Amino acid sequence: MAVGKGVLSTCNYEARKFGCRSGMASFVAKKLCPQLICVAPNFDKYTAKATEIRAIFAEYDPLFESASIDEAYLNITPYCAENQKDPQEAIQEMRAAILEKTKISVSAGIAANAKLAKIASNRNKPNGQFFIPSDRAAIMDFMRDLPVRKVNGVGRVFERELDSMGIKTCGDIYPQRAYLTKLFGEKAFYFLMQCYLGLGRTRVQPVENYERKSVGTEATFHEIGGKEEIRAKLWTAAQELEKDLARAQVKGRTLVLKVKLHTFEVLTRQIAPPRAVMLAKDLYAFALPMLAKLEKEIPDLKLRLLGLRCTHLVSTKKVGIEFFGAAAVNQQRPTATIRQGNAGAEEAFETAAREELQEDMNELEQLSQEIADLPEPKPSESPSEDSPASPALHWDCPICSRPHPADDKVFNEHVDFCLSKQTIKEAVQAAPGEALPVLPKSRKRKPGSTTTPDPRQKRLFFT
DNA sequence: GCGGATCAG
DNA sequence: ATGGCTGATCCGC
Repeated sequence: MAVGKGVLSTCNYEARKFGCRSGMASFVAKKLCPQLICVAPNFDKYTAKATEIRAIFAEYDPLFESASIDEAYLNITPYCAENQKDPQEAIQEMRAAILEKTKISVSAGIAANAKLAKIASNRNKPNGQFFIPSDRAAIMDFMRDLPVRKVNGVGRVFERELDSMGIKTCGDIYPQRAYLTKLFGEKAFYFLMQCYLGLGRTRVQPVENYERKSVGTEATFHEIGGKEEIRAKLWTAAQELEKDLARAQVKGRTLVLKVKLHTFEVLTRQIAPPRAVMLAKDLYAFALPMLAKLEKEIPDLKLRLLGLRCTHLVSTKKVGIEFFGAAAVNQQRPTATIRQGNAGAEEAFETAAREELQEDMNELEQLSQEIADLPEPKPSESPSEDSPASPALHWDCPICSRPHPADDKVFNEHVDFCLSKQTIKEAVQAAPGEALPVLPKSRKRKPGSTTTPDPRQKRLFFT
């Protein structure tokens, strides 16, 4: 399978130039800086600038991929070959061209795949670029010290979960590999292994024929409790959704009601109406029973958010002859020219890395089996490369029950972490209000393991 | 398929 | 109380 790959580049325009996305809520910024002037966003302007910039991208890779209004992936391998420029030169020149022609500064990352390019693009912003050589050792070096949070897909929660088992950087993943599937599932394991190895997708293509999977709307408001008041919000949402569905030219075969209670707990309920819906009155009519049921289940229902969403969409677009004609022409474009396989060192790296991943997975499968075969799943001994005679290498944290390196200092630090203010706050927050309507459930845990802690336990420790 | 939860932009 | 909204995806059941 020849995958045309090489150096990918991701570009982000500088948000500051757009006057928004400072990374801080404006009401917070205003508090910190009362004389701050907030400029209202103007998406038409941003779209116009994005169009100008994309025209320049196209000169470097006509098949570039727009990731969002201010981000794109380019495969610049062919450009570099044809123009005999090295990747860093090419991107330097492209950024200069964009700045000159559009007055927008952009940052870029240059690396062997999309995941790395994205990370690299954040490295020298604003108005900078960062290059990761397409060399196995260089990539492994880069990943080893990279905080997992820097990887797209690792958010606040996953970061904390990984941290609690001693994984802070991508390099920390490998020694803990034996636990990952059990704790986070197969997909997460595969994802984390790719993080450790610095692997990512190398395919870059236009996303023209993207099909939306859902259309929804939701609104936050001041806490309301009256039945009529809530129905009024439902009607508003239904009208809003009708408009959005019309714009998207779709109907929904399922309808999802979403509410946020005064406790901040979020609930969703869905039904499949007998036929696809799109009109506000139908949306309202089919959502109402779900709402009524919730009111029954939760006495004194008080809401701070209500939303409606349609999924399992069916198109209401009229399809004429000329539409099919145009679509067929469009479809030929990407497939015809995208593969310009360039075998060589980079591809060898890719192959080697994938082989290693496969080996690791084989090894892990064995280890998982061995762990599964134990009478009690207690990961207190490391099944990995450490000396077999040594005592327990991991202790289970009494708070979160997760394995942690058996080192006094490290372990104590972790327990402190588990007992941190935040944890206590969550616990006492849950305590004073009487029983929660619906108890939060665990996620990402394989069933059957009786020793896996219920997250509620965290609260029980304190109440 | 349903409902909860996380993540990104 | 370090946001709100939209859409996608994953997980356990």
